[in-house]
Amino acid sequence: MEYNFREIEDKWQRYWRENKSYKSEIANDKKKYYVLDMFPYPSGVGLHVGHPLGYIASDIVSRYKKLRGFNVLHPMGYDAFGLPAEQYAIQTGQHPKITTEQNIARYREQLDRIGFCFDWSREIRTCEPEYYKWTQWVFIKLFNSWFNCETKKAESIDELIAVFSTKGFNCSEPQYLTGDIEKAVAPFSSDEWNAKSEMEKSDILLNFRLAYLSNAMVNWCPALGTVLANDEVKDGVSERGGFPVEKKIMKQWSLRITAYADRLLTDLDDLDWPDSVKEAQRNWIGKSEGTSIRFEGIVDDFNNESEYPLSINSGTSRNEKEFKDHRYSDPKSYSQLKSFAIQNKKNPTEAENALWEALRNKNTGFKFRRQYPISKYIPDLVCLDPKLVIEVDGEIHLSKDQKENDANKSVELNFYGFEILRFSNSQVLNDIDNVVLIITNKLNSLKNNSPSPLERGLGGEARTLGENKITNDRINQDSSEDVNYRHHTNMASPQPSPEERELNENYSKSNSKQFSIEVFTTRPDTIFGVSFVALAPEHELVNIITSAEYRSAVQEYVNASSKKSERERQTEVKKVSGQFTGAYVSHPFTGAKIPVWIGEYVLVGYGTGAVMAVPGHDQRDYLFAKHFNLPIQEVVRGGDLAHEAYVAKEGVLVNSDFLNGLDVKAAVKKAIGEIEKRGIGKGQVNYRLRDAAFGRQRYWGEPIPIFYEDGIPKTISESDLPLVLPEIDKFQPTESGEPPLARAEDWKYKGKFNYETTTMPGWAGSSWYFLRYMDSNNEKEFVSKEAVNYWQQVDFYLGGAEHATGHLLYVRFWTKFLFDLKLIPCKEPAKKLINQGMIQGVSAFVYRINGTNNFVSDGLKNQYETTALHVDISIAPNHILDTEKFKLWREDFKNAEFILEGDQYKCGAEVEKMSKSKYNVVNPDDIIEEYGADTLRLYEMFLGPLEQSKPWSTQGISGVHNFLRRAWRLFQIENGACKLSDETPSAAELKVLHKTIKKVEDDVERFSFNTTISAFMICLNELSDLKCNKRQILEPFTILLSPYAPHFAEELWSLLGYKESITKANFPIWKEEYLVENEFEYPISINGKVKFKINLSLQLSKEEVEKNVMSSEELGKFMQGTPKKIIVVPGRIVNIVV
RNA sequence: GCCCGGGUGGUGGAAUUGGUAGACACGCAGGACUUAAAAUCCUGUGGCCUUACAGCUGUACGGGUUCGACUCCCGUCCCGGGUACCA
Repeated sequence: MEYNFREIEDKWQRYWRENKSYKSEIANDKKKYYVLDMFPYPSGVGLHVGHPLGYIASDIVSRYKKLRGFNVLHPMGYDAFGLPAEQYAIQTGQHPKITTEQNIARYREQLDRIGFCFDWSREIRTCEPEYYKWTQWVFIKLFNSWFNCETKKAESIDELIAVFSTKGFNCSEPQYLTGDIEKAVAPFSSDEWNAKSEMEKSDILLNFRLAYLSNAMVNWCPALGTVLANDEVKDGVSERGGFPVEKKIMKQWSLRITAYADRLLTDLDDLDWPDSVKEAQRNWIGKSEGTSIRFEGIVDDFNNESEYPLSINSGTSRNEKEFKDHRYSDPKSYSQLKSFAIQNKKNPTEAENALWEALRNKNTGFKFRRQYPISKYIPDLVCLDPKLVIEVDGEIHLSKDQKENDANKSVELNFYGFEILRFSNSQVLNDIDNVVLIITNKLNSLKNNSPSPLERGLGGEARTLGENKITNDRINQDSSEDVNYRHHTNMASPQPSPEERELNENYSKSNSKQFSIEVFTTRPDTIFGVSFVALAPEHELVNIITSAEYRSAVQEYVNASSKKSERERQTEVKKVSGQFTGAYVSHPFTGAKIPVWIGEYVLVGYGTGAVMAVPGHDQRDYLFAKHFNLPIQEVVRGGDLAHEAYVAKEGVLVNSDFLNGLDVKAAVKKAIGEIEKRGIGKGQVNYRLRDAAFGRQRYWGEPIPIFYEDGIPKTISESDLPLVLPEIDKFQPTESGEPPLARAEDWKYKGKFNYETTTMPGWAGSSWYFLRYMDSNNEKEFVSKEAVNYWQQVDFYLGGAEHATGHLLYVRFWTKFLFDLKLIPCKEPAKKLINQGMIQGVSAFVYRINGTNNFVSDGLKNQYETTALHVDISIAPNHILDTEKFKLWREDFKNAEFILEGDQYKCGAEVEKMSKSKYNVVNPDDIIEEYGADTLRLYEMFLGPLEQSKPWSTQGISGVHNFLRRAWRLFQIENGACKLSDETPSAAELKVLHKTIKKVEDDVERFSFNTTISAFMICLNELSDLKCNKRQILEPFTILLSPYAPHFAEELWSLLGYKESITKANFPIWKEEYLVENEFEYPISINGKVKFKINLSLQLSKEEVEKNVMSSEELGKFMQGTPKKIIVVPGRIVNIVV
């Protein structure tokens, strides 16, 4: 009977399904083993041959562990929230849920055909409320926790509140010792805390919560209409879709992963994960230990007060500069204008005042200024970004003269890029809501049409923040009218208000140049080599310290750098640019005058946004100094400063006062000591890791379980979970630019409070899913104590290397958090991790001669001007094009003509990622159709080491298919039974079997599946040579094979007479006694080169072996005389040195 | 640039601790069976030289350590992945 894979595979797949063969349950008397695959995002394309690679490997491990008596958990599910389904919904209107379900159905069908032993009763889908209820639940836990820096653990926020209300807060206490708290929250006493408003308390607590809302610099992707996490951005474009990404300040939900930076780093050491992943995470966390050092500004360089403040607006339009020039071009008229403005502001009309108040309170998301001079006009209200002037007119505007005047004004304001909206007094007073709506809509449409303005934050000032209602609410509170403008109002104002007086003080403070710059350095030892201090262009001090002389140059530089997109900045890396500010600081030890520069190479987001530049020992500082001709001082001996900086952390200090003669290590220590002693800085640790943006302006994700009461974010009650994604009619953002969820109008908590309208990012659901599988149908808990205590953590986790710094960092973070809350017993999600390699596709190309419909074969293409086009690999088997099929393939190729090579059209070939658009996708279904699932499984494993990437090719698939057919024949099947001998096997047969058992066991334990398949083939070859037909040999062989070719093995097992599934069998045990060799054919080498071989007993001692070799006949052929030395390695080799 | 992998026949790859390089498979060549083909089976297959025996050479390249190196060390080149002015 022939091997009929179709029949066999159908039969057993049905059997496994009907008997629930792979259902797993807690069994306290059995050891557990948890095998997890990274679950797939069900895309519309379906599975290609690359997907199953990892699943096959993990399936083999699962089945093997089952045979070894382990209670195996091997679940599967779907990461079902995501952008593609939503993009499809936007284009077609089809609900993402439907798309997702269809895709899942197809995935399931394909997965089932490969014969996996997944326990489908535990299936999860991250997009289902039963699942995301618990994702939301974890979010609430994060919101209600803070990170205690002393215990290094997450703790309840209620405990913190209790401390605040009894002891107050002081940032120098050890539990708060983290970089940012100090700057964000001022110390307060318990009385002060208790006196604070609810809003103030909420604001303060947000600085502690692990899930928090803050103004953050985010990666904004306009094309996707959403923010992205750092790991979702590659080279300045979105990872999905490749759309440009820009930096933007936004009110944004974030998770405080940085609190866990140190634990995420140190716990890596104990993980059995690939070095590359661990290394990538180390770099991503980017810990650097160093020192902060304060440089005091030099006051004696005081220049006259600069006439105009530096505008903090970074312009983007071509009118901007003209606007500025014009605005200030005539000081005389300017001061006149100014005094008008001040008077107007002091005496606003009733309507002006009403509109001003309404705009401030209505969360428009835009910032307005009152009585702001532009050119020679003072409009009532101005929004600078986007540019809009709002005029509230009294009746006087109805006169003819005034109409003309208004027209002129419009022309001029338009020139400066402003649009104008006019309202009458009565309109404003009677229908204020409508007026505000008109203004908001106008601003939104202006904003969406204009090239996206770059909104770099400067000195913490927040402007024109996004579409989020809450955001604006909160921003309007801390953003006031134009600060710079008010400096001037003060000059003309006879009696400044208290508010104005305060601003005035700030202003004069900045002009007296009492400032200090704090830098962060990992090389405090090189402090005597400092030749300048460099600030990031966005550094808050830039505005304050720049001297009048350099003001315009600095302004220009700051503007130029703020205009650059993230991408431009990245591509310009290594180009030296910078600008002197005119300011100086003094060296903390020598008192030397050190110039302060600004340079793009200094990043505002890292450290303090300022560096002490030591050109002798930092390559970037070196290039900067060379370019601007600044001094380069050697302070560590060892390099050649004529050519490059000496950056190595070894050598002896020179030119360094009290550090002279020390080596770098000692000098670092001493310098830190001295710095701390003088109170000018302290040891500090910085991380590159940023907090993770957690809100997406998207529909197809978990709703964030937050509502707003009086603008204060609060979590919904746990008993109200899940917060179900509301149905909406369209999936686009709203007309005013809010996230799609804002379309759900009746969607309110307790019928009155607005919900948060952003949703969670794609990685939320995958950050804890390994726990849910342990108890996926539990309605009461995210996972029961019993389940999690039994299954603990993943023993073997398999997935793509692309998740190294995204998913794998987030899942570790959530695991540690849940561990801190004592909800789970393990602090890491997975003990062992392996990355499977990618299977690439081999694309085929045809070459169209430009401007014609003629196609030239690969070898002749250089004779023409051609364009390469992807062609579907199914119509070009072995890269020979089927020209008739090609003509039918696409309408425009109907009349194609071909220039052949010989009588064939040869296609070009290239290895690329497997993708639908490249027409190089190989579908596993086709392989299964032709060869069967077992052949596919064996072949994918036989292709090479699991971790290695390789192009798909079916060359060689016949090898493994043949193996199965030959193995089948060995079992001598006739009339539905194996005709095997019950005789006792020979020693040779036993040796073959036990050698194979040992090899298969060793290999699977080290995840080397390709060599296991070879071992099977060798075993089969040897058994065939021995003409073995012994049941005692072939039964264990079947068990060995069953994890790899399960259908095949099940069928043979039943033909051997067993009624139970082979999965219930025991893995055979190899016995040393069958493997012992008596003789070994020693290779005899002379000077390391093997010359001949001698058969000798393995029982012989070294000396006896040597004697045997030396007396052998053959030796004479290769050497004469006495050898210098003889090395005998028993059981290995003999080497003779002559 | 830096960090982590990797480079072995015509091809995929093997060599687990420094001990016979090229297992296993594909492909190719020759043969058996067959009227023929398919299927199956057998033999050969790194390169050079040779009728053969043998010999020489050979794991990206150059050097080193060692009785012995694909394996360890130093330098160079190339490929893949990560990261990107992180002070």
